[in-house]
Amino acid sequence: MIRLEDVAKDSGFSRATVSRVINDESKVHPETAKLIKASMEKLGYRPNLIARALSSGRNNAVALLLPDVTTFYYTNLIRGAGDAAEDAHYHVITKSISKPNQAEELMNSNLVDGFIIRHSSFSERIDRLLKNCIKKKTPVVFIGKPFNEYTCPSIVVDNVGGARKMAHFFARNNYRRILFIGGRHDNLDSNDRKFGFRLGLQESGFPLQDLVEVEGDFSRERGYEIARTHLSDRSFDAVFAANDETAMGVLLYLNERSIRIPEEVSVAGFDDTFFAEYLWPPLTTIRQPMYDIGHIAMTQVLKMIGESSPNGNETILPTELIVRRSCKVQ
Amino acid sequence: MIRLEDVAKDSGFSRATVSRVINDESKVHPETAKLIKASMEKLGYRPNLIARALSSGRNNAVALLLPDVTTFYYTNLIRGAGDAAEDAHYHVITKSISKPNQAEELMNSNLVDGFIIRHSSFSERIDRLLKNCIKKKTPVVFIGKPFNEYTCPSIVVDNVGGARKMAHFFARNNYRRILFIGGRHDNLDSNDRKFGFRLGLQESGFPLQDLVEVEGDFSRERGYEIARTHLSDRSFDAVFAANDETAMGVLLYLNERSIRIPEEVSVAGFDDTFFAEYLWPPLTTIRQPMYDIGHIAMTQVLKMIGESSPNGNETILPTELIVRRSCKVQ
DNA sequence: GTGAAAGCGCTAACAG
DNA sequence: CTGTTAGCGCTTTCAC
Repeated sequence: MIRLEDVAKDSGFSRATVSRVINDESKVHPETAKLIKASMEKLGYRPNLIARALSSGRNNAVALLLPDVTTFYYTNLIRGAGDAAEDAHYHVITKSISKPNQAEELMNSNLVDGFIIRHSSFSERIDRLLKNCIKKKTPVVFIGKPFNEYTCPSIVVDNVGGARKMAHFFARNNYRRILFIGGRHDNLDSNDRKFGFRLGLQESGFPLQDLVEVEGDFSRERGYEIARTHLSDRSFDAVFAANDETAMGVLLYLNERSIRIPEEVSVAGFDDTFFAEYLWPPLTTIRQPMYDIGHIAMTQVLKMIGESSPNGNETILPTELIVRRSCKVQ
Repeated sequence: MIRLEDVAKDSGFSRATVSRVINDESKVHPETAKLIKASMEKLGYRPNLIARALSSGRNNAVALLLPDVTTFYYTNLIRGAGDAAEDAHYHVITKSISKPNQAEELMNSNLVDGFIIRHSSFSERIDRLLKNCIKKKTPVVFIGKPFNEYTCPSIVVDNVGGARKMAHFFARNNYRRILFIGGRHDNLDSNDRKFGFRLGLQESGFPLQDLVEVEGDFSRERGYEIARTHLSDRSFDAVFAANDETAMGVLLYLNERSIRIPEEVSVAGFDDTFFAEYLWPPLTTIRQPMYDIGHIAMTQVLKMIGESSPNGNETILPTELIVRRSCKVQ
């Protein structure tokens, strides 16, 4: 391993000067810098990031805490965050919050300069993590609806607006018997989507008492199950699932039973995940900008790390209605 | 921040002893350990992992380098690796190899103790990374077919065997006009699958000259495109796509054209990704144990990190035929 | 503009 | 079993 000291010896300058060349060239004579750079090049010097971190207190790493890393749902978010980090030469350590020790260990071990925390429902653990961050003045950005009590920047998508658009679309096409399949009752996204959907229906003059709402869990399996119990007798002519996965399960059931989509039942989802377009029939859904969410969140923490300013604002990202063949259009 | 030294002062023992309690309690008097632990608890001490890494030379982190982190294809692999790492209190830094600087920077900056590298085709960059690892004697495990020249442990799935099973299944059901859609010509997995498929057909007495093979790129879009150019005139009664995504595109095209699956065309894929079961019709495919791949690879590097033994063997994991309704069964 | 020297918080010989 | 003493490789005052 080539150390800073080796470069110093080789170039004839001190470690301090070499360090300066690496970190802030402006404070060093151009000629000196040139010589030192040549030396680094010659020896193939690479800074030891661990040593730098210990010495400087900056780790050039941020943690991205997700409910579950291992789901396709967050892939674009992760990509967005990664791209933003790369530009700043930061590393991203992605962890599932579901693994309790891991996330807290990370927080206590001085491995990262900041956190991005995604949550979809209130949880003690996340609450604790967050309090911890704030206590230590560690920069943290929320992805999702912020918990009331604290102030930290948050990035949210316009769930209400998206579902509202879907409601207007449903109403415009005269769907009469509508089934809404939500996520778990404590899922904040799902609840916002439900709220927006009801709002939109109401605005369109749809009699809300005719809307049937059931609780799901955002899974394909549950979507299938609910379709089985609610759609076999053709008592609905449209279903809005609060996420695409659930809709995927619904489509499977309907296809299995040869219930024609969208002639007999229109189906819509939320997310516009990568497979939505390739389902049969292609799924009408609400697109949310996952890549941007990740990118903006990362940009935000990096800014906070740089400036150490509190900056407690909320960024709301737009959603978009994507109409495909799973919905009957008049 | 509470440091080791604070615990030492508080408990009245030396830093060394406190360190021992943390790392290898066996060498310390039980009573002493108890006192020190109480002190740590009281002060809320958390080891600074950066300092530990610099001092010990071990980082308790391994890098997982994937062609593209941000695809659902690797989610289970990532999960498997993560679970294995967690048990050993290791962190995983997951990076896309496609980002050139990132991966090499990681390798040169002493941030990780070992590497897991997944590749699906030969590339200069991976070759360079690998040579680098070997030169530095950094533990590294391959996921995929090893490049000939080097020896490092590798984990591969039985692509040949899986595709062979599919061929037998095709032959058993008397498919006569078969289309094979591969990945890119240099994709090692795809080529093994093609090889196994041909092998299996041959074994079953299928006249290989009747097999039509086209090159795809593992994408849904390309699958759709190839279906459009090859399946519109019903000149095939079965297609085997070398991955599920391609099959997904094929299904979409056939459904759009109302070509009946499997009555007119049987379709099969490879991977058994999470959506395979939920496509229409549910997709016949070959399951590969992605979770296990990640878990075994991580276990393997951790072992190498512990023992610093070379250990140049190859692990081959089995694949399994999953028959679903996209294929006509006699 | 450059160098000397003091750490960052921890581990790891080496003594005792 | 426990303490002393050097560092790990880098950054960062503080002088010059």
